[in-house]
Amino acid sequence: MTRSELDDVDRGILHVLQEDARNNSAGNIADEVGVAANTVRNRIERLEDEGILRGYHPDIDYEKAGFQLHVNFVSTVPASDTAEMAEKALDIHGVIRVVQRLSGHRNLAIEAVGKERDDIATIASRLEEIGCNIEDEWFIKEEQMHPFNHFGFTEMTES
Amino acid sequence: MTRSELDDVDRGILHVLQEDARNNSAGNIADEVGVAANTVRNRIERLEDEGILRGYHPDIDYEKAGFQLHVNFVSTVPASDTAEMAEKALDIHGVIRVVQRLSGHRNLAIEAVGKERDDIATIASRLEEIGCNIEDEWFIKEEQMHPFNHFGFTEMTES
DNA sequence: CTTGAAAAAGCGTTAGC
DNA sequence: GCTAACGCTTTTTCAAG
Repeated sequence: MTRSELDDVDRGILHVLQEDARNNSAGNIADEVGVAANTVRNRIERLEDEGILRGYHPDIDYEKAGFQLHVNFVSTVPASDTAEMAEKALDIHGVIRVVQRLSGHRNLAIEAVGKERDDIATIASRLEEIGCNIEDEWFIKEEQMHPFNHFGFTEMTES
Repeated sequence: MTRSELDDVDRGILHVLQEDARNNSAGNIADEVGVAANTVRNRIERLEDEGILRGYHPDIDYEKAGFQLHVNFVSTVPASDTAEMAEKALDIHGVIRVVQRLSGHRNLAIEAVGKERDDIATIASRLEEIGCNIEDEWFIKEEQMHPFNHFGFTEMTES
């Protein structure tokens, strides 16, 4: 299911999708990349099958959406259980992202949002309940994703 | 441009979009939420204008896409410059996300991907060049976003 | 916010290169 | 594997209530 390398068409498709994954149809992407629309559809299907394209999500400004508190917990969990703990953490209401780290310690970062301090406290309690040993916690001011991407037609070693 | 509260329709729309922002048309969402398709389009337009919906991005498995190295840098920058530094960091090839923290120290987290160790070293150099004082660095094993969201019809205090 | 129509664009399947 | 053309479906747009 994995592939050796993406070609220019694949990278071009990913590039356009990263700019706007919702409003760029196969036809649009085809024009940008220089292939037929059907080719784009086939490639996207393949990229999805291969697991390279896992899904499409909106970028939400949680603060403007009413969740003024945006916090990140760093915890330590048994190294063999990071995947399982990540799943459990994601089930907690308010948790929006989990990052598993390649370290024995402080190996699970959990990002969550809430409307009041109580929400954050509740989330922290639930994390402890499922076995997350919270070691650090900080508030997030703002989070920015890359508007462009690294799948353009230039190589990694350039600019 | 900001609003007091989202209503059930807004939350329902955000909920459906979080599951799949690309393959859910206004019609689909309308069926799920129980309003007309045009209403969904109008609401989405409003949410975009208000800045709550900032964009739509694919969830890419960077490892499978050929970027085996996934790393997070934590750096300290002058508190007044976090926004500016965040922008500069995002311009660096390989950087995929920047998180500004609400703290005076270790206030900028930069996530990046690369194919080889040299890529990571290059990114680190560039970060230092623009004024990021790198204090910590770790490798990411896996990153999971929330497949569902917190805009369902239940309240934050429930479940 | 909804309805209802026309217009447009998307999609999937073919066949052919 | 890519392209092009077909017909079909869906979506969008724009009116009006």
